[in-house]
Amino acid sequence: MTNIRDVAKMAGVSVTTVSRVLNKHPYVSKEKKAVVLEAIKQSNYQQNINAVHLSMGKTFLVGVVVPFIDHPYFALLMKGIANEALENNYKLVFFQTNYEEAREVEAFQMLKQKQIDALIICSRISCWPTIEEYKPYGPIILCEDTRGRNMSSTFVDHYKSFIFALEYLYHKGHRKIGYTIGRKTGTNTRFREMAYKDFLNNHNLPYESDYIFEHYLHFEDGEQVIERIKQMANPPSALLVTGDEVAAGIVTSAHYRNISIPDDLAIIGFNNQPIAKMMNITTIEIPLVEIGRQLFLQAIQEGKDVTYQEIPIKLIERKTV
Amino acid sequence: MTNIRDVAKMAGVSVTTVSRVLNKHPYVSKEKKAVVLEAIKQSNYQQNINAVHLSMGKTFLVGVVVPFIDHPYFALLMKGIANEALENNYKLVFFQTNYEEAREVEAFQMLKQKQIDALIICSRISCWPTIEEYKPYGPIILCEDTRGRNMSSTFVDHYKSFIFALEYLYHKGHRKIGYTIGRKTGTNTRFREMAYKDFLNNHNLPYESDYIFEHYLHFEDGEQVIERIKQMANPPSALLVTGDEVAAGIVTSAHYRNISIPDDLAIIGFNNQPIAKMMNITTIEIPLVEIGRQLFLQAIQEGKDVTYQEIPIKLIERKTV
DNA sequence: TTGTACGCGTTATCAA
DNA sequence: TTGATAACGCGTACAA
Repeated sequence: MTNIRDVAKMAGVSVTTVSRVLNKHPYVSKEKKAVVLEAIKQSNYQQNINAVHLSMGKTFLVGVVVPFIDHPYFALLMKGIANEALENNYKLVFFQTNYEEAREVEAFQMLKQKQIDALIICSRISCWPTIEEYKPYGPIILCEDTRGRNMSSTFVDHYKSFIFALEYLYHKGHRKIGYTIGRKTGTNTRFREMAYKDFLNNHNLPYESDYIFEHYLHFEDGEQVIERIKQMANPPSALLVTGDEVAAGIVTSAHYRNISIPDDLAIIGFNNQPIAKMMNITTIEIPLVEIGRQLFLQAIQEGKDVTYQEIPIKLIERKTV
Repeated sequence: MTNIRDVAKMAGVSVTTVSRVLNKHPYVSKEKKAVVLEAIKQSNYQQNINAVHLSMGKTFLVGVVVPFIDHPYFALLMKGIANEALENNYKLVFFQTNYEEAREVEAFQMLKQKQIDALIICSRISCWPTIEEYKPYGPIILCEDTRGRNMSSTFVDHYKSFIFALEYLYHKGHRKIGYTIGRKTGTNTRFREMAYKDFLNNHNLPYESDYIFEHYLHFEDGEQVIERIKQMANPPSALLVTGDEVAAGIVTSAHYRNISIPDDLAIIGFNNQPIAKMMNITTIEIPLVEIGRQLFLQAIQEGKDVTYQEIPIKLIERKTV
């Protein structure tokens, strides 16, 4: 492998001059530049980027943590992050954690070791003390409401959105409202849970634990939701479904099981994915690709100031309410 | 940032000894080891991994090229790759190319610059000369049939699978068979096209260009397939659908448009994703996660020998044929 | 406008 | 069993 010194020798100049040409610095004469360029071509020279990184203390690599990638929610976030990374000449290191803390810690370690310049966490399992421990080593950006904490984020106010959707159903006459959710824990889940309870309290509605459907993530999970509802003596009349895939699965299954939507069961999905449009599902639009973009921009933002970016949501009215 | 020299000074030993402790080399006395470990703890020392990379000429980073990630096919491959990377203490650099050649070249460049040890290409746009140009710089693994070429791969024999599925439909009495496909070009597409034409020839069946549906990738695309079929004077009686998502979309749309499946239209999906199970779709199982695993293993395989790994497929009979 | 010399943090070699 | 020192390849003060 030919290195910068070889090129310098070939061109009859110093390594500095070669480096300047490489990095497009000013103050290098046309003639020398030409010789250097020629030498580079002749030798098929290629910078060893690791040496650059060592020298600069920067890698132009940003880590992205997701629990799993085979779900539209994370795939869309990832897409947005990747698009913006490309624009800014950064590359991404992909961490699939499956919500195992040890895997998340590996990402933190890479930040500490300076192999990545920043870390974006799309969904986490680690607790705050852990995250704060690694904060000094580089920007850590979260995709959840971190207001009040010393940590940057791009997020949707899930409390507000949930209240909004619930009130919408209430005004449509629904009094027996439930919701489905992907995981039991997590900040977003907690905010939604709070919103749900506050909503019930405000309207003097009873809390039915049966109306909360946990661990539903994919299209095919919709079937089980319908199964459970079929067996209930006093089923909900409306469901907030946190994810259009699941909503689509519910609509499909309901159809086969002769549950009429929206008459027997009203559905509001989340995200406004293409599948929601095709199946005419009323949904709360969450611009995941755009959120991904913002997350990335925060990750490479200069300066140490913490920023919170709330992304507004929008109700898309279609045929399932 | 404290470095290895600081630690050495603190422990009263040489950097060599510290390095030995760090890398668990033999020939270091218990006492010195203890002192070093203590100094490491005291100083909160952390290796600078870039220096390690420079010194070793290796990064334990593998690149993964996908056109986009928001599709189950690539998400599942990625999942398998990521799982295996974790097992082997490698990290992944994620390249989303959107089938733009310039983006693919960036991945090749990183290989050349030694920022990644190997490159896995799940689907490509670049042509063979380009790939071969970068071959000397590190392992490049493809997810397509590369037999006859000097390039390693894990792949499904799509020619064979297509013939198999077509014959299956033929024996069920179908004579008007079409297929849907995600993209117009690409090795896998070409093999399928060849299989389709050979099948028609072998059975003296006419070639209807209408029966080939290009650019259908997602659930919501199923609607358009059904629309087109509705408008055909002489519609196909069976469809090979390269992707269960699209198959599910077709089944759903057909239901709403009063096309009976399998009576009016038989469907064979591909991949055997969970959605196919839920919707009772007959499908060709392709173990994408397992393919991902194998791709990764080939990427880090020692030695320069080229290997071809064919992954067998299996028909899962359900209710859409 | 150009070049020398040093620093980045680690591993590997070889002598002790 | 230990340590001094030479790579690794590049960027950049600083001097000229």
